[in-house]
Amino acid sequence: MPERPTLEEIGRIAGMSRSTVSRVINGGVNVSPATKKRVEEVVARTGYRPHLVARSLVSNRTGVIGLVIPSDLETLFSDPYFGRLMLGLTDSANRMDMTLALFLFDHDSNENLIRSKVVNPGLVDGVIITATRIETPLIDHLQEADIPTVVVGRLIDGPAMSSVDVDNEGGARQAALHLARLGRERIGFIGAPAHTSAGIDRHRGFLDGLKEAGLSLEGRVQEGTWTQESGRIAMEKLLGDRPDAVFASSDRMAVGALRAVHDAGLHCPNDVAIVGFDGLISPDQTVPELTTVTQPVFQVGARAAELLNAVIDGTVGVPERIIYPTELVVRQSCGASRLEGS
Amino acid sequence: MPERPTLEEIGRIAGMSRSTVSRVINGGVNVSPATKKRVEEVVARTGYRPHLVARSLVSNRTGVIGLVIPSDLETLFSDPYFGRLMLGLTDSANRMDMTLALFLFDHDSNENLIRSKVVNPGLVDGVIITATRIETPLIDHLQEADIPTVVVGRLIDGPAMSSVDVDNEGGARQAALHLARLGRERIGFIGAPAHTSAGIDRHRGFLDGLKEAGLSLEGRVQEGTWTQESGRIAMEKLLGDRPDAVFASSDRMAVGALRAVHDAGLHCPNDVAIVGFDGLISPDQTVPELTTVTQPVFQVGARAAELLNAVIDGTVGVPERIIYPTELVVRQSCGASRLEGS
DNA sequence: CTGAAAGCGCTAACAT
DNA sequence: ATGTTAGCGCTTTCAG
Repeated sequence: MPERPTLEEIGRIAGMSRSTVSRVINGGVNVSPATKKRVEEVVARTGYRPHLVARSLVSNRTGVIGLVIPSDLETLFSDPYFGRLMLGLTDSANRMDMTLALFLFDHDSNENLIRSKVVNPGLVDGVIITATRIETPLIDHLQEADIPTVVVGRLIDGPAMSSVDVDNEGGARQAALHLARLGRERIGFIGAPAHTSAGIDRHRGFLDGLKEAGLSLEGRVQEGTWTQESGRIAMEKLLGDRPDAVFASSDRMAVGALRAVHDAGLHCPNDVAIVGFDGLISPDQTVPELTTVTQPVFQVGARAAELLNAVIDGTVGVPERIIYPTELVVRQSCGASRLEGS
Repeated sequence: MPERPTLEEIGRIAGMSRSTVSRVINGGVNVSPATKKRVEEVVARTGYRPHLVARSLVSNRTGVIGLVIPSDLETLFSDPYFGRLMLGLTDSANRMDMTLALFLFDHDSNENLIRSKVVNPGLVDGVIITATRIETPLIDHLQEADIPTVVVGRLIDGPAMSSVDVDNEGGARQAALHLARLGRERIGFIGAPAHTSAGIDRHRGFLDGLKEAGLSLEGRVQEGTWTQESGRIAMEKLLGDRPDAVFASSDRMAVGALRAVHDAGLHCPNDVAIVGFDGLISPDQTVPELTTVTQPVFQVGARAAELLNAVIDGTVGVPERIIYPTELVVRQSCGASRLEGS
């Protein structure tokens, strides 16, 4: 097996010092075209590649960003959300020539282990952490260790940090207004976990919209756990109150709600309209097609990586907060038979 | 912000050379209990953590393993498979104190970029690559660069490499035998892409089982793309041949098939029985509950990471091939109303 | 049991 | 424009 050549050797072969070779590798400023060409030739011939670790040692940059997801691992990937997020992240990371390291852990798992890896300087240049749950200790450690961090979502409390989020509140508000405009009056709500920022914000937004329309929930409230099954159960309970419309804080829960409606012998949207949130499942997955509030998850991921890069570079000093718009996509489950403005 | 202490400083504070401190950090052999204690105290007080990059430079180990998934990114995470795999990988990686780096790319994406990152020595100690598609160039490069590699699945052709796989063939064979035993005679097949090892092996296994039962496909064959929609379309075509049972090479395609059966006004399992493969969707997601061949994806991931570690350590010299069993789980969609042996 | 010294491969002043 | 030198923080002989 061919031993990997070092800068020194390339220099020897090309008949010059390693510094010159280094200059060529790194942009080739202050080098004569002749030597530059010579070096490039040798590099090509030998298949030389810079040793990233050695480079990191002096540059203090590894080119690795960590993605930290504190979550219930069992259900993590049953939600298409994280997949889309990762896609956006890797896409962006690739473009910036960075690589993504994955740190998944649930509450129980040895947090020290993760911490030692994530916080331990040297491995990652920065961290993107999802606000799926409030891991204050980890956040604090990141802050203490002065590790560039970007939050996807929003820290409910805790230090100010740069973040990328979507307009959960606005989206949920739209949903409420839409339902009200369609003449629904006994509207119910299936919430996402209240320990997540998305859960809180969607709840607040929906209440706001309702109030704006002169309506209120009157106790028609349930909390789910993002899963389809939890949505079904929540809807079952809600059905006792004879709602004519229900907003579920995620599409998966909405699908469960759809199921409950069907199982109860009722019809959606005739008996009860349903609106979801996320826009990550394709319309033809459900009958009727689901009206939902879409959020640009891929873009959030991509932007988070870019923002983190800026934080690492020091381009962004003070915490910056980026919010992507959400959009109500009207399909069949809300019972809007004709076209509707948002 | 507190500057990170180095070994040298710890030594200075503790009143000894950095070598001694280093010894304590790395297991503490050949050090007097007294100094060991002294060092540990200073380390605890200062919050010293070894600089991973510096350590890597001399140890030639980064503790990072790469997960390479060449796939159609749009549909990547719509399949629960990869999520489960990652969970197994990270679980195992955490246990071995390694971290997982993610390299996703579809065919079009700049392969050079990935290659430069994956193959470029120094960043990753080894690579786990999924055989979702045959990326011969990448495989060759890995081989050339002498990078420890473990394949999840099986290389259809290409060099011999350590791999972890499941018994796709055996599982599909079981499915065929089961269907035959239930008295089904006009059996159809929905295949997974023929450029994947799972697609090929499940096909072969199913044919074997059929032959063993004295049956054959007689042209009742379609190929899907793993997706639900492709399964639905495949089933629609198959329905023209009036099959009384169909095996779909993945659960998602089976769900699509279920849908097609329903849309055609037929009943599953009365008119046509359906068996899937994967066992990754929960039974209550479909009506009727899906009979399927389950594979232990989490374990595959976990084992792959362990195997890779062994390859990196040199414990495993010659390519090792590990195969996990699959298991037929009988539920409703195959029409076995009473308990059945496998 | 401990310290001194060398060096991993690279970059970045500082000379020339 | 190019070479020389000095580290980055750590591990690891090699002496003592």
